[in-house]
Amino acid sequence: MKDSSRKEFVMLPRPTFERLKLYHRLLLDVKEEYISSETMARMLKLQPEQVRKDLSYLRTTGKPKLGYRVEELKKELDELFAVKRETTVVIVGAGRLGSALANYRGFARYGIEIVAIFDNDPQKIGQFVSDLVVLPLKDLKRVVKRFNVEIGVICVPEESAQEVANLLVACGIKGIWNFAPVQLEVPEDVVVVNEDITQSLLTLKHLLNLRRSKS
Amino acid sequence: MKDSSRKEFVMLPRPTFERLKLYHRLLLDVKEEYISSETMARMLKLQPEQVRKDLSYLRTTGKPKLGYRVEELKKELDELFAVKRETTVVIVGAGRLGSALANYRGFARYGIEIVAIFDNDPQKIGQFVSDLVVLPLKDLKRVVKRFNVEIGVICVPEESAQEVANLLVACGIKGIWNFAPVQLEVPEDVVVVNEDITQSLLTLKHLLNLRRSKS
DNA sequence: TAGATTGTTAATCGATTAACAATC
DNA sequence: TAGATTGTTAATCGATTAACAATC
Repeated sequence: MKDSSRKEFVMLPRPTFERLKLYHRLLLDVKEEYISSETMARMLKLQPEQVRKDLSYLRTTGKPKLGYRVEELKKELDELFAVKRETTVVIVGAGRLGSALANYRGFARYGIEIVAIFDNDPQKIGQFVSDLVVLPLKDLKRVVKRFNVEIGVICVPEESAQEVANLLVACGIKGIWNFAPVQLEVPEDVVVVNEDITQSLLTLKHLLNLRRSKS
Repeated sequence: MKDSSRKEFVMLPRPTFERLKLYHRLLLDVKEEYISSETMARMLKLQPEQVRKDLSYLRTTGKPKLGYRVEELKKELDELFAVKRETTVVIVGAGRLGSALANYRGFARYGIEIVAIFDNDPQKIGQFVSDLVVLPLKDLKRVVKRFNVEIGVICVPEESAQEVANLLVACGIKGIWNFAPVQLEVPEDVVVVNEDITQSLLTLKHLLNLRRSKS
């Protein structure tokens, strides 16, 4: 007997996972009731077979002649990415990047609530960033416990990033979103996702360079 | 006869290219004269064989017992990513993100010079952001021609991103760095690199979710 | 019904890993 | 020299693509 709930335990191939994120974003803007693999493929410059294969890892199935039900697909992807699950985060570093993130309205849509922002510059402590007061790092532990914080966002300069990571780990945080261009060392039960814009700069410069040498 | 300069024309596998960016960043902090594949692998959680295979696509070779000459490797990677080649860019969107980028000091190291920042909010036009005056979008074409701008950075809300992309393309820009969470439609000779933080947010939430259900 | 589109199996392609000779 | 480490070939593994039957 096939048990479709089993699918939740099937390991997703990494490339498939990456594309599921793209489908998730794409569907946000889709107004139709159904969407075909063909259409999705065209929008993302993929092969329709690829799209169908990827979606076959999910419980949602398509209807011949119609495609996939957009709402159903959205819902399952929201679940996969735990979008509806409220997660509290703190930002460390109240510089321009930290402030930009604290002000970013798009997080709410992903079930992210920013509960505090920290810095250790006395000039910044006490200042308002969005509707949060900048707190000194010594308050970190207390805030993490109090609000059950799961994610720490590192927005400090390269040099202090590892130190901040250690602090976050010591407070019991299990997820780190790292905006500093360094490879952090953390215990293996801590999840780190790097957001390093210098990396995509390298891609951009390389691609432009290729393009130039072709013409 | 083997001609090592041929290597420049060997197509790099995509995964290799991605890792070369990681090696590039890692080497910035290395003080030693030589580094072994073993060491690099440990720092990036890869296999040493993988590192050697990747580096075998480059002209730089290692020395048995010593490893790879750090300076030589750095230099070749700098070339690959065109780091030393000065590239002028404009930022479109003088909101928090655009301002944060305009103020970011790290770009200089990658041969990036920001020459102007644009917005069409009359409130913002004329204001200073870093050492740049915010200009109206109607000046875009003139500035692009005048400074030979190669890259446009899109820091506007989702709704206007495509419109701005069209404008940039119309001005003759060939590289777009897109911070808006949308898939842009551009002619195929234009290079787009997406920097979509909502995508890594999905990864982070998914990984935390997995971690939770395991325990 | 005919035609469009899904979903799966098999074939192909490409990347990683293992093994090991070369070499400093 | 002995030992460490590279660099390459071959074996394995995994992902993509092709083909096509199933089905609405």
